[in-house]
Amino acid sequence: MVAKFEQILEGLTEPQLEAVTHIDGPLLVLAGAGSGKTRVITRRIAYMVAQGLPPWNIVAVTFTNKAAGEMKTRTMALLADMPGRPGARVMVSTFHSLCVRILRQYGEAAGLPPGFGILDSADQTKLFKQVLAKVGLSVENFNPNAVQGQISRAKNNLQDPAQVTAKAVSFFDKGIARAYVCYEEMLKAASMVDFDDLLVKTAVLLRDNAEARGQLQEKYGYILIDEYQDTNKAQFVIAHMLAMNHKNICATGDPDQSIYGWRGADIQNILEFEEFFPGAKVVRLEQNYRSTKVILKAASALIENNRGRKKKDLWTENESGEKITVVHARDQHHEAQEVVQMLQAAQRETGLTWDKMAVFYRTNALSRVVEDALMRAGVPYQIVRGTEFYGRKEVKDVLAYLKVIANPRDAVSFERIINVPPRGIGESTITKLSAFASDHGLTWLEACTRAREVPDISVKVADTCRKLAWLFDSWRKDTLGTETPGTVAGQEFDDAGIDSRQAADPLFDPALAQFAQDQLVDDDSETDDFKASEPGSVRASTQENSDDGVAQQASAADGTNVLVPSMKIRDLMEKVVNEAGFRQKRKNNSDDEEITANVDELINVAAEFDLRNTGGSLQEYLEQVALVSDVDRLKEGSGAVTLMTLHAAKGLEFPMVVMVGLEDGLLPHQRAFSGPDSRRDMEEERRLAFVGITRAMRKLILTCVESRMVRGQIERQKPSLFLGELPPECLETRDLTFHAPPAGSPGFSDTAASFNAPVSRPAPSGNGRRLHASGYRRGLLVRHAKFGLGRIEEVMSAGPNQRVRVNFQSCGLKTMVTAMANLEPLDR
DNA sequence: TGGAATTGGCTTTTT
DNA sequence: GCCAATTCCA
Repeated sequence: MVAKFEQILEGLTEPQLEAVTHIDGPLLVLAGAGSGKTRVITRRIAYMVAQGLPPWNIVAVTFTNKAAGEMKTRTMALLADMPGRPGARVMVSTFHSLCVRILRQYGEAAGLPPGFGILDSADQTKLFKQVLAKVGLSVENFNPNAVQGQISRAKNNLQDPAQVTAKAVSFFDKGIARAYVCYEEMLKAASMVDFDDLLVKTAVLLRDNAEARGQLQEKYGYILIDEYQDTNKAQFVIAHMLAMNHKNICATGDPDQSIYGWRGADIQNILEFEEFFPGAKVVRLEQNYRSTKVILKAASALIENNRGRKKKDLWTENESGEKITVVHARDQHHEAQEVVQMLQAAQRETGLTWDKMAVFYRTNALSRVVEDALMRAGVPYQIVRGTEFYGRKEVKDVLAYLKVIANPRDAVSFERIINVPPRGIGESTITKLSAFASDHGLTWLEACTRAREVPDISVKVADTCRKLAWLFDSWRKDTLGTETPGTVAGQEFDDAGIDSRQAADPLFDPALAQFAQDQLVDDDSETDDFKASEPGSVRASTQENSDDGVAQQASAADGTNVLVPSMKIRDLMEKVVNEAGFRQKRKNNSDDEEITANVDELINVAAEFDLRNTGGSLQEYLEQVALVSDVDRLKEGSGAVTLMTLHAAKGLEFPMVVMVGLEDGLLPHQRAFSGPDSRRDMEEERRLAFVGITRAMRKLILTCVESRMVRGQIERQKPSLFLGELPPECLETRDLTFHAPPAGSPGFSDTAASFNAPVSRPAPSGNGRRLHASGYRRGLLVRHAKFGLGRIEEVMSAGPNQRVRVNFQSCGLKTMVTAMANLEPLDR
């Protein structure tokens, strides 16, 4: 065991050692950029376990799944020699997944329905539109984004609708308050929570429920929170409630890297840690192991312009290194071309591989031009962006089916797919069904089942609705693990189908259903704890009673809390895709192939989930999908240049970094000049630039342009004021603007760029097709985690959505999206 | 009812 | 300039 300690503590510097060995009582690690923070965290956890602390009492919280995964792997590696591999029992998760875990366990105490779903941001936007319409706020006066932001801020500050309503004075605030009330009602009716709720409901639970708090304090006896500078009020409350008794809390972070203030993160949480936890030990890690002296000097000089910051002296023993290159280009095309050439030069001359290089930008919109240039030059790249795969329409559609299966109240998802693929349920039908459903207090599915009772719906359309509802019922049975004797899924629909289904359903009371159908009596609300809380409901007063017995009945009838899968997610998905009609050929078959490929890939990813997660429930699958972030999908050693926003870059490092668009209005962003709190915003922009610069290990390139196309308009740009804050002796400037013709004249940018470009476009290869930038090519032998060995038959497209057709030994031809499939090339 | 064509809004950043 | 949503047309 002594040897174990030595190994864990080996090679640590004095301050690192202090942090690692401080176990009991509050600890704040102020870790400068590149100071070995992850190293400290993983060693500290390993040290705690090696000392004999029960690993299941230790929880480490990070912001992304990727960081969590990395931390877990590294911790486990450190504890690999210990018997029983205790590292596997340490909980390392994101704030959001930790909260989901707590809320699933304490759902009832937190006032959540069993089997609640998680609303993603696209669905949230959709719901907000409905809210504004319902509450009667005109989009002219109330910008949906602004309203959404206000409500999110209120939530994260733990203010409920009643508090916001009470405080609202102005017309605008009152509107917001009404929207908040309505939004919460709609969420509740749909059994959904949004991202904010995950944190907020957990915070409130811990604050108000002594029993739950006590149990959780005991369970999470040692907590560690990374990136503490980016925590908001709700996260702060969670941390404090968990730690208030045992005080075994370790917070790590760097105030200079706080970049989420706009999202409610409060930098005071880390700045005032010592006041909240008197006697806290504070360790400062100031030696940088990542960057050259030049890069570090520039970063420090920049950040010193921020007032109201704790002074910190970053230093390094690394070499001085090359100067930072600042490139002035004419326009965005020129800029992109120069970037590509510099990347190519680095690859050629210093042998740096593509995956050691990254391009950062302030807004996603800036990526396109760079992407284009890389693709034309045949340089492989991977782009970190959200709407890439899970944002695709067909992917969202299939997932919406699964969401309704898991949670039949999910109106947002159901409305999304009621006529997808097209089945002849038009807008008028939807309106009628919706009215019928709300009149009778039914879910969409129930309304569909009873579509024949809805006035003015033809028998034909009604039966289409009933068929859809029947399909869902059959899928839900698959999910629940109950067999449906006498009916085969997918068979021709008829009345007998519904009857036998109902008869076979052990949770279904035929007598009650018959009664309901005959009398059109609103019986369902009695078994429905949610409807009971609707305003104006006479049952509101009985809600307390319904919380235990009746509510459980209702949820059991829903099936929402008993999602024990009898079927693998992959198989369920396949079934849904087939039976819902996703496989049917559409008319314009140009998109058809792509859509099919995406659906196939979604199924592949589900198969991987099944593999990793044997017996994983549908709910768990949907949770995991809801909580993946962009960075999580980033791969190292992919052999590709990485493109991402500055925000996404936090926590990463690359030997060579290019930051594009260093212009006033972009970085710092326009908002920092014109917003209501511009000084605060400007400092956050500066921290963002600081984060970008400190990602670079050896070579940093900053670019700006003279004129740039912004929203279709050519704008004249000024170099970022941040450039002026960097020490001139660290910089080497390349001005490539020459005597450009006056900017602003129409057509200038395109012609100039293509005319002046030192032409590095590669000659089209052989058959005149583009090069396949990713390195995947026909005939390449690859390995897939699930399907094993295969050979690429065809490369179908290039770019981030690239698809390849692979012939696998195990199962034949499959089409997959390379960005998702994680194929391992086996040839050189 | 469904597909094509036109309009309009948009741009920070994201778990 | 791009994308989504709305409107228009068959």
